[in-house]
Amino acid sequence: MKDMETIIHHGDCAEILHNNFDANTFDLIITSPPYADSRSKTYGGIKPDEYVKWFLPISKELLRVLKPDGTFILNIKEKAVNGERHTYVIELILEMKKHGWLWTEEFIWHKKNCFPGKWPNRFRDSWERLLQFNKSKKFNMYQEAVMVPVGDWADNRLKKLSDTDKIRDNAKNNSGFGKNVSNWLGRKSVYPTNVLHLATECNNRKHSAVFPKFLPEWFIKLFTKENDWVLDPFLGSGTTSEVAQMMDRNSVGIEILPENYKLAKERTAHFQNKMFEKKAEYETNYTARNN
Amino acid sequence: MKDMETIIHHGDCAEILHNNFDANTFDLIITSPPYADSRSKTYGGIKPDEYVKWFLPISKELLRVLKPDGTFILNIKEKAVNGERHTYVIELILEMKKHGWLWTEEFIWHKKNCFPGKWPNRFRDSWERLLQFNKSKKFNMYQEAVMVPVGDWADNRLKKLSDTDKIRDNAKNNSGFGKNVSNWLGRKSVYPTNVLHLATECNNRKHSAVFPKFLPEWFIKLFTKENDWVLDPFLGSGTTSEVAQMMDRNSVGIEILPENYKLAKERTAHFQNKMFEKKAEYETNYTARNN
DNA sequence: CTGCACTATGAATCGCTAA
DNA sequence: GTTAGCGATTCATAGTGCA
Repeated sequence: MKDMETIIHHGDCAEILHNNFDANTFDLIITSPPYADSRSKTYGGIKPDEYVKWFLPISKELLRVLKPDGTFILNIKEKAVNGERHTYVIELILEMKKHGWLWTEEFIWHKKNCFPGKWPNRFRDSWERLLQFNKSKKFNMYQEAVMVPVGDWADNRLKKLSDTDKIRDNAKNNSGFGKNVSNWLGRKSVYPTNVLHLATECNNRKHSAVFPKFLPEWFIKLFTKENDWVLDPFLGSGTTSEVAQMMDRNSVGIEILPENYKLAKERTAHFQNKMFEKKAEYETNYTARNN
Repeated sequence: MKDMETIIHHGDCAEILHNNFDANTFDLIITSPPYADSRSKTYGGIKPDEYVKWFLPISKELLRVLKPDGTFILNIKEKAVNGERHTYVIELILEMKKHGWLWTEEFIWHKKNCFPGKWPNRFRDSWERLLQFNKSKKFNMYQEAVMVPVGDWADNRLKKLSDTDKIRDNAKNNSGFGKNVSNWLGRKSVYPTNVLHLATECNNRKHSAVFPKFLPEWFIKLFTKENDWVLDPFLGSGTTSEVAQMMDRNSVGIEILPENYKLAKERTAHFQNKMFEKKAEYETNYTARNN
């Protein structure tokens, strides 16, 4: 067993980070903060107009505790208010840049089974933003860890295997370092794009996991290696911590709501007992392709 | 033959709109302006830092000529500059709001065949923004015109049909110019979402159609009815005008580059002669599904 | 007319070199 | 010091040509 930690804190994330964590601690911060006007019982219902003001002090702490070569992934989407898309998300990007963050990329999470509904003036919203922020232009990125099987057109290609293709395949294999995930399927694999196709998890009964396991899993693979440190300052029911634990990453999760805190503690306790069972579960479930 | 107009102007769009068109003329404005730093020979290569300043006067004219219940669809995407995503697009949204536009929605165009490439710090960019702006909260939207068949049912059904039927059905499903799509589909169709999946058209020979026909087609169906007026102030090679003509909408296209202007004129001339031929072409070609 | 093989080509981005 | 230009990289799609 590795000397790995899974720490869950209970309380306000800005406060806890300020009091308990040194600068340059985390390799990856990934979180899905409460959206404006939602989860009102949990966070006092931040109003859209006040969202930026509310989030900025937190983002400042996050900037401090992130390592210089680390990455911050922010899952967020603006609400429709009064028939318009509210601007708090894009305002937040501009403000965070003023505070020193680099806005490196915007991934799209395409929610294949988005919430049903019909409105006279808009269609169902089936995507969310995954904003990537960094502290410096040089950050760690392990692209080989998230390669995906190539499209169907490759099947035809593999049959003949021209000389050019052979050369190119060899070159690709040589360049890859560490574990070659692509060998799972024995197929050629390619790098993904910045659009993630992914169904939301229809969870059992109460705790609707709006944050499917695939998301932290994918970004943890992409931006960290084993024994790195992962932070989720709005842990919710503990998804990020559980996934980090499973992937042999150290992690810190912070959650303010007592019920969620309790749940997260339970999900990450007694890891040894559940490990084999859960790992098996993972390997069969996460075959979703990103194309 | 209906009394329908397809007008192509040659010149600067802000100028031409100012001098030639009344306020509240158009039901739909849809365009894909030159992106920052691209098409430098054509448009002088607007620098990212100057993009907002360049576009605002144009957006002011567009606001004027749009009908109160009309819609403006802006296809745009920010560049990566110095390892960061540039902020000119989100700044533009904020500025346009200050000038009176409502930012109603943001559609995602997922480009299935995006440009290849590999970089140490980012993946391939496979999406673009389709920003929806309006003048008022009450705008025309004909949602039934863009309904899509339900996945499994449609797939199974299509397999059993003869080839002739397939072609006919595909045409009905996907383009359906002047046909009652919902009739045939009955209750087996659903409303789309705000994510459009669509490949760019691999163009034959010369004129690059970065703006695939499906895009204007879809939004023209969604936001206009027959005999309405459509404007594309950056017409390019004439895609929007051709599609509008095909769909029995009046249209105005403005293009500054002489070669493109000429091309657009040719594509929309002698409509009667080409009509049947082109309609047939449409019905077999546009089988792309949006799901 | 169908099916398969083959090929050209994209609103790209980074990093280096030259001026 | 800054900027402008060019090569290398890479993959899904549609069109063409041929059996």
